[in-house]
Amino acid sequence: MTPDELSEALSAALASAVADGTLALDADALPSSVHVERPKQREHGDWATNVALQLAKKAGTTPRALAEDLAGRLGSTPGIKAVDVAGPGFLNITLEAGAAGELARTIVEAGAEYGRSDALDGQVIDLEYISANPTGPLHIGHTRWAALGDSLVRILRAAGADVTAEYYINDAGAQMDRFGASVLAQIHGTEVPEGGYRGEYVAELGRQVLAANPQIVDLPEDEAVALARDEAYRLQLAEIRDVLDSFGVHFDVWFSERTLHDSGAVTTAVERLREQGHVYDDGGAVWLRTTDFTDDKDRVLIRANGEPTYFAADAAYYLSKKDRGFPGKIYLLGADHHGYINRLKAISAAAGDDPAANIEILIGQLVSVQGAKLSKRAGNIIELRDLVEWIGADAVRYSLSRYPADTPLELAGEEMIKQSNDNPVFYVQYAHSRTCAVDRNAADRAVRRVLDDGTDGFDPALLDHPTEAVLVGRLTEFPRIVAQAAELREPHRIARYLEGLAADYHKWYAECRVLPYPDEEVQDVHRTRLWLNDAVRQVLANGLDLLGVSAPERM
RNA sequence: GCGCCUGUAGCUCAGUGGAUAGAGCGUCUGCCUCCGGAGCAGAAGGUCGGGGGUUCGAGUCCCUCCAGGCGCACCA
Repeated sequence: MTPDELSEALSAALASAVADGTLALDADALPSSVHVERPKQREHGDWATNVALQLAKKAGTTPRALAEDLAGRLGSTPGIKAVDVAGPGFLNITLEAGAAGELARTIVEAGAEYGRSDALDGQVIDLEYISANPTGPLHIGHTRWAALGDSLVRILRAAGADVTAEYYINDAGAQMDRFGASVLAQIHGTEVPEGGYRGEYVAELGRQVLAANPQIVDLPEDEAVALARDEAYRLQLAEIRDVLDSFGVHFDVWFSERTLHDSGAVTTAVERLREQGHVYDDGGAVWLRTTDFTDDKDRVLIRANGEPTYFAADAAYYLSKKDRGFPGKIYLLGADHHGYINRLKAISAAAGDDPAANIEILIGQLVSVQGAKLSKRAGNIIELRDLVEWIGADAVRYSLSRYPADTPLELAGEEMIKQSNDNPVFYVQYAHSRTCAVDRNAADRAVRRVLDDGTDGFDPALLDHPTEAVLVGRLTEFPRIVAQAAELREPHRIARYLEGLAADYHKWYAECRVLPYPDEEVQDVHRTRLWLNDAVRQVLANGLDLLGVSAPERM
């Protein structure tokens, strides 16, 4: 029996109580679905609901009286072993072991599909994340968005959404020229210009640019800067793509800001917004009246000197996403960008969209290392590449995915490396590799889920140990957890769930042997437990995949 | 000054109005004669930042104060 089926049974009980006049409520005053949840305390049964507490007052009765009545109506439902009324009026429901354990077979047969849902079916979404400037390597700050963004893509897809992962390359503007000048300065061995980029990577880029373009030293200054800029940009972008690849993060679209300028899309965007009636001229500049919406001041699109602002490119980029057919646009941004929320929503509204439905801005808090702020220009960066090399992609991804994005994260500098062995990712991965070890040993002992005669030897009623009720209950929750993580855009819920599942599995493993002892015959209890073992293996693998973390067969 | 985020165990953090507030790490005590000890069982450790309020019920919602982070450009 699944929680959905249980919920329906409760709805039916409520409806019958209304029908025979026991419950003095209109049928349409009943909740559309009854919420059931896993109680924290094991002795409170497999599932619990507070529906009696919520309805009693409206019906002019007491929660306990209503709960008692519902308990009576539910008692004879097939698959339900016991219904108890507890505390102020909770209904605690215990399922028959067989009814609950059937899930193990369902999961094994569903395989990688278990956990997927249609919760977000039909939604077409563009999810933009990282979008770091191509003027330096990705550092630990970007790494958080890389891990969260990619996991979110996977989770949204598992919930049925059609998602395109997109990286916006800020390859236009004065910063690129400063970048080129900085690289050129390294080539010439001169001082890094004011506001330029520093760090060993700039020197390395200089060496590579010089090696491939020895003629650069003879070019006029402006041509040399342009060449250094374009060559270093190409190298740096390739480096970013390469390191993301090694991190298991892949984008469907790499979108160049420069193409917006070169194609005239920025100019067109300003015109389109003007047609919508939200653009005006003042002081020689062109403004978007973002205060028509939720912004606290208007924003400049075209400066008095004729140059478009970064904001104008943002508007053009938004229109591009709209034109390319994405009703849903999710931006995953760092907290240092939260000042843009209102103006981005204003762009959406000014373009004729509904900001509440067409744009969603997720703000993630920044990562700090022992209080030190990380600055590219200061050169004190911890690079993603180094992190992966030190503690491994799995451990980095997992430890950044197990916290909500809006939690400010403080990582302990040197501790991080030695911390790797204590990372909860190994606890979860170990549980998975343990299920695989059981499978290997089962094969050696000729314990199989399906017998030679075609019967499967699966008897869920044999899963009657307390740790099995807990474990099966946890497996039941997985699809809801995935759907919830998708709807709330919170990948960390997957990680926390997996930690709980791994704990339940380890406890079960310590209490219930899957394989027979050497002098023992293979019986259905062993085969049935193997089904459960493999169901856990499948859910661990499915969950880890949603986080972009590997599920090793051996460690 | 204004806005957004955060404040929960020694540390890093879970907990989208429910019952006795949890996990990992750290500390202490047990458990490998049989499926992997990267594990299990147990102990210690909390005025959920302070104060009001709403509710049958508040770590969770509202108000207020305190503390920390981030942001308030014709920069990108």
